[in-house]
Amino acid sequence: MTRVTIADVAIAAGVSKTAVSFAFNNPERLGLATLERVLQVANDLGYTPHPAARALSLRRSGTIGLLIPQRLTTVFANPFLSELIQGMGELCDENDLTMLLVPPLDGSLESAIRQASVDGFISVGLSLDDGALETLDRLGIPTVLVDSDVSTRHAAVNVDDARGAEAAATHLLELGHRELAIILLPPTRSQALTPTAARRLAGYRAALNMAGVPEPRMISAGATMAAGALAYEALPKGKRRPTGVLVMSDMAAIGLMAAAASSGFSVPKDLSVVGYDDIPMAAWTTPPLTTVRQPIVEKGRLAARLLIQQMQGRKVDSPPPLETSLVVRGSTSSPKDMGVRRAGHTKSNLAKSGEDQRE
Amino acid sequence: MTRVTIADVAIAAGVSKTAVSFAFNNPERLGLATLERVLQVANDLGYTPHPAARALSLRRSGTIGLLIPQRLTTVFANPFLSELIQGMGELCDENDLTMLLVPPLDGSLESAIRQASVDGFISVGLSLDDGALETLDRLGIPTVLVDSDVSTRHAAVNVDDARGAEAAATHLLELGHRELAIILLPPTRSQALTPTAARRLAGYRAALNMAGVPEPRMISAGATMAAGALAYEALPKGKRRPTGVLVMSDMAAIGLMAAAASSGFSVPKDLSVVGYDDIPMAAWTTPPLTTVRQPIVEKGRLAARLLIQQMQGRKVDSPPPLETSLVVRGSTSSPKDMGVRRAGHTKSNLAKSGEDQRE
DNA sequence: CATCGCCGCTAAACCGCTTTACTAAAGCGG
DNA sequence: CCGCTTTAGTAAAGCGGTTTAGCGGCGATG
Repeated sequence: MTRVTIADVAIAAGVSKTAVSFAFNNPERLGLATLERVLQVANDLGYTPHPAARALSLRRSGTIGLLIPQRLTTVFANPFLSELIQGMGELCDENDLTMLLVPPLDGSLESAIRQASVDGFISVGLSLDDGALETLDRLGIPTVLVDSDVSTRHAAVNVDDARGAEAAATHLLELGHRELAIILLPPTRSQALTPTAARRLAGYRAALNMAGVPEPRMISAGATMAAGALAYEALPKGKRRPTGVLVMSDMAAIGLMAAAASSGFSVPKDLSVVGYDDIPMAAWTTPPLTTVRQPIVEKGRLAARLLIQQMQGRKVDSPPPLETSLVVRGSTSSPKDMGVRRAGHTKSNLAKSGEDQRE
Repeated sequence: MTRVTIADVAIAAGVSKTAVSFAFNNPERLGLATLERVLQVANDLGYTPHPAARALSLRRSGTIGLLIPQRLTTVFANPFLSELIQGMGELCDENDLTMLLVPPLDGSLESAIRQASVDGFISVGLSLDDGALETLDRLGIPTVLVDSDVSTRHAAVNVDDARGAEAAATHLLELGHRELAIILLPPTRSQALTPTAARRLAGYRAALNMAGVPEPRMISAGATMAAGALAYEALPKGKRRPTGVLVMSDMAAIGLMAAAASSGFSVPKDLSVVGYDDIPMAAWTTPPLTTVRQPIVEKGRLAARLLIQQMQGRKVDSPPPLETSLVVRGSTSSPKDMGVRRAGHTKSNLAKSGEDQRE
């Protein structure tokens, strides 16, 4: 049993291949009688054009690729990607595009890129000096960068990571915390600090420097609850125990809270925790997680919109970074040996909190 | 600027197209000197084979399709799909496959199927009389069904939905609840009750019939927190207010709990809630959600494994359904006007609780 | 009545790669 | 030096569509 091709239909209907092709793509070029006969025959035979053949001939595949820096198993443990896909999905639905997930092919993103039959790529978390980016250029394939650094060569969608991080750190400082720790996003094969992580770190540091607080302890943790729990174990104990932790992902923050709780420490009484992302789950933990909100769905939507414009030949440039905002919930309070002390500089980024709550 | 093709490389290296092709796919058929020269030239030119052309010629694309019954926006709001993809991802990683998300193309799954250049499909939640299934057959493309009914024509991966549901209902009954409500999974365009929903409902009913409890009120709700909150509003108030709710998805259950809480009702004191799926978030709500666990990641893994075997030409048949188990957490207790009354039939499905905790 | 334009359809080229013959040259034993 | 097997490489035929250029016939036009 072999696939029904356009030639089969042509023979069965007593016309040329061209006529069959026209029947589907250019019906007005055929007489009514022929048109109907061809469609009828095609349907009877169960003909369906071969997608690869079509893509080859048309030089477009109707698919956009989502370039993922890690393995599927890892990356889907974090709701971040789900939300991004939701945003992209709106545009895909509207434009009849499907979406190809492109994780590294045995370790190499570049070889994965080559395999992928897509009309454009949205890459997440790629650093600008990554070889994959050069490969993309060389192929001349439209590309939009999400969570990279700004680039002159490509449209890039970003949020204001640094301001968000600064707001988070300022929040802890205003509550009176001085003994802090930072949980970093994990390094990748090619980079110790992803672009996003670097910007967030810069934001934390800006606030800490301003307050004259020394560089805190830093620990890397993947964006999973398990990794967060592990990070908790790695925190200094005893005298230099931090009273507040700045975590670069909600998932790790939640795992860290869990580990703290099961060690008998209470959040926020013994330990304040601030996350990053504001994934849906963050509002539902005990206590609810104070975190920096970034509009992930909007990010996906915007990236897809830009990519589609680019695929249509329009030249687009990077939009300004989307806003982030601190969402204060229950996982932060003043350190217990300190009383309330909600001091000084009231007019801070804190004011932005809760502004960006649409979505 | 046009794409570099195999012919360009051939000319530049002073050899035939065949030689270039051999250099990549059949290096041992070339002399060492030629081989090296060709590869060098190819690399200099930035040559990369055109994926569609390759797929056409090879009759395989290195991609498997995930057939999704709803729009991307909707379906990724539920962590279910993320977990399924995690499982599938393991196998994709091992076998160098990428994954294409195939949602309905302006409403029609069938036309989406035709567009998709894939070597096989994993479909989720398709009912056996769906036209899409016939399309798949006709194309003769390997297919594995997830969350459908059992079929003789296709391999199908399922969990024991009914037993899980029965355990959930039995749990509420044993706690003393008699006034119940059921929150159904939402209908799709083509079916009022998805196969999964039908099996779960059968499970609930089995338990209720056994206990002689009359058919409870039923309400449909999508697998989102918003839909769950809406469902709460639709519950009967006053005298016939249910004391326990059986919800077919965790997301809806969580939304329902939230709505109850903000109406001033306390879970589980005023209302017991049992979910379904045991998504990661379920353990972290307040109170933690009692729910039926199904091994979603394992489901994805198994489906992908079967599909890959099928793509390799092996004939496979459906494995037995995977086990479900009740996970009792904090969202269920005896109805308050009733005392403890943990009555009668102790030896129930309840015993299975917590058994399937790997993953 | 010759001409023009249009309608309806087809032949053939093309998209870019793989693979099956097939050939020319080289190696080799006798 | 001859016939035979290897070796190294090539020409051409697919894979299954789309599309350009063109062709015969026919009604309208001048």
